[in-house]
Amino acid sequence: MTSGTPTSSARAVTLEQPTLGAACEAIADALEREALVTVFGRCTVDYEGRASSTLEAGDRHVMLKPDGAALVHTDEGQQPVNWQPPGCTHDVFCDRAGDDIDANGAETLVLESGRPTPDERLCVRFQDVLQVSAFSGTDENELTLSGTEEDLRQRILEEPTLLEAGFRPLATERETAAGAVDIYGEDAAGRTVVVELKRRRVGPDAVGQLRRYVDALERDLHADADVRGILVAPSVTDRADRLLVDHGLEFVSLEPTSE
Amino acid sequence: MTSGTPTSSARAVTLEQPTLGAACEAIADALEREALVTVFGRCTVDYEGRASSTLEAGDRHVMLKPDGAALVHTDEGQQPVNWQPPGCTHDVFCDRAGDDIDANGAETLVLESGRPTPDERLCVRFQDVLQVSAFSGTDENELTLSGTEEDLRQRILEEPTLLEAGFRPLATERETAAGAVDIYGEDAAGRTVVVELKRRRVGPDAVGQLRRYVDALERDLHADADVRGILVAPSVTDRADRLLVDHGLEFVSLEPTSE
DNA sequence: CTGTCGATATCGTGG
DNA sequence: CCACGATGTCGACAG
Repeated sequence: MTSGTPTSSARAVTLEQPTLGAACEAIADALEREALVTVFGRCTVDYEGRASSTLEAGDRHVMLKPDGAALVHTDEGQQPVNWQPPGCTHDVFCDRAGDDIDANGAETLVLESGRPTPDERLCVRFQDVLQVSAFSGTDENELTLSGTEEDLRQRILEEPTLLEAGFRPLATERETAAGAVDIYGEDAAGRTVVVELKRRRVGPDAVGQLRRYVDALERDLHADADVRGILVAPSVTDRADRLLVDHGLEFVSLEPTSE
Repeated sequence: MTSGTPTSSARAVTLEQPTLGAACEAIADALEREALVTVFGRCTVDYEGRASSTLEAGDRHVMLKPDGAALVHTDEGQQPVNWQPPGCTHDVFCDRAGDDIDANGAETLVLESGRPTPDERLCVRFQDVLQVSAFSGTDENELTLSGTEEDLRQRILEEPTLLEAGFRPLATERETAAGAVDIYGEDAAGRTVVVELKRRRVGPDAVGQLRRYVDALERDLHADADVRGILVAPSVTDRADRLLVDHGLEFVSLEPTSE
């Protein structure tokens, strides 16, 4: 073997236009080996659980992950049309659905994925399978992400004057009766300051959240306490701005990263 | 041809262990034909846009949809580790990245997907491709879903007594300064009632939302107006329940469907 | 485009 | 398990 591209232990096994029986066998084997399985073909999809849904026949791409997740994708949209979260149990079998009017006695390949709590189940029934694949590989590395709310918090803690001159952070995630406050501190005059951080432009919900924290702290610290509430985000919507004014809250424009 | 399974116009074309050049050609051709493309292999992933992220080499499954969506899946999780929304432009090319320390002069296959507003771009760089597939098919049917907030609304409109005896709905989506109210009506005593619907157990946010509607309506209808606010959901959390009591709001337990 | 809100939201963290 | 809040949330719909 010549040196060059490092050899990966990853494998991909593919069946093209398999019979339903061959597809069933291959999928069962791949699930057993904890491979990631994909199936493309014409299918119907039914879901019953937190809600319920049905989807008539169409050509779709199904992915079964070894952690129990299931995804049904059409040729459109970022989101799967149907899915099942991780932790589910996958099952595959061939079924001669004589009773099923739609199937009309023809054999079908059935993928089922379900879990007990909450009780929910996804059933994908293939009339026709064009491809089955089984993938195995390794993925040791984690995603590193920046531009998050956590980055915004670090930015303020490292340079509190970004919020305002004289601001002193005293705690993060300080608990109140209404939940944990992002940053808790004092201003130059010694008044208590509650800071709510948002990584992007915010609407009314964020103002409501800040208001609950301020109210809770004014109670915790006794009635005469004067607590300032500051919302920190790149920008606010008009409605949110009006709510801020109505409730005597403040806004500071700041982004998660300096550029 | 014997009768039996109806013939589908769907097609699936697969390359196993292609050279990077062959993979590139096949992907370019498939994108041209507006097929759904999947690529499995060892790759790094970089994203720059609303935030930014990097992901070191690992074995992953990439899907490029003809509507411009891109998805990068690992063997775990329901959500893609990286993605691009519909409306993006996909591009593929082979690159001898001599400057790139990681690539170490070896040839790589690059998938890029981006859009101008917001300006963001995803770059998947394959060291090794184990499989390339191109899928085409049709999916005319839409998902039918039940157990939604809309179902809960219908349930109450058809049988207002589920909310309380004497309740009369007057409008849905009634506009207020704080946004549109789910159901607007009157109780047996002629008092204005604002109803906020949630299809599942709710926390503090929903109470805040209801409160904003009640406040807005009390202003709209002049100061002495007595407006009742009723939250309708299967159940509420403790904290939300306390907020309801604090703000003089009410709760009715109801699910989106009767069973 | 922006604003607003629902979602089978998902996901992580903490109790 | 439940609760709470962040998310590159995504989507749909209205203005």
